[in-house]
Amino acid sequence: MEYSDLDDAALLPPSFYERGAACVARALLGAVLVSTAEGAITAGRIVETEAYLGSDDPGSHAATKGITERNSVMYGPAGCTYVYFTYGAHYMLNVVTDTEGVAGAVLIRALEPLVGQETMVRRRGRETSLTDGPGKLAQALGVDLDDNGVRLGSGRLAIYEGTKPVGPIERSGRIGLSAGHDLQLRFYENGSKYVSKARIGRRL
DNA sequence: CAATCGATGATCT
DNA sequence: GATCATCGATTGG
Repeated sequence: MEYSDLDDAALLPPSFYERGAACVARALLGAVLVSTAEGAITAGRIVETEAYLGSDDPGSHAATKGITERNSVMYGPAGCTYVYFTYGAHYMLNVVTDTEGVAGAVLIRALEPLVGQETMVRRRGRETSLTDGPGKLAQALGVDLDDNGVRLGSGRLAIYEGTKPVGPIERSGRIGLSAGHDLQLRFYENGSKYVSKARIGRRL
């Protein structure tokens, strides 16, 4: 048996993502995100996520009626990545959920570094706080717009079945939104020191 | 510690 | 022209 066979066996199947975003967000805690960008392997255990829904969710990029160039990936098939650039500086990594035609995505907000920490340090330009925030982990894993709309496992990114979360899974409002922050769609592994130190509730 | 602020550019109105 | 699913530096207690 080859290593690639083992990898395929542990790769989360498309059916995993063909559910509601909140369900997938919770289920992704403990899974392992792997990047092979620039020929270097970096990986981490997912410890924090947020779900983004369709037109009913005012905080989602799919809140406005209709498909735009940016949000179109959210309406596409489940198990693809949705990457976008914001604040003039940061890439955000999401995974598309729900069936094709229904908008939904899960933002990966924090990882526990497992592999390639030296590469992460080089990309981040610092020794600490490598992956405890969405912009940080994207930089640490070398994620950019080339990864947008790509099927997980077919490009530079893949997500593998992981361990069960060590601590209890907690739920809270989403961070950094001006709308839809009241929905309890943030999930995190309580007790993990790799969860983002968020400015919680900074807006009303 | 906590609170505040500027950077910086794509996207949408 | 305004907004932004952020981050790091700086300021103040």
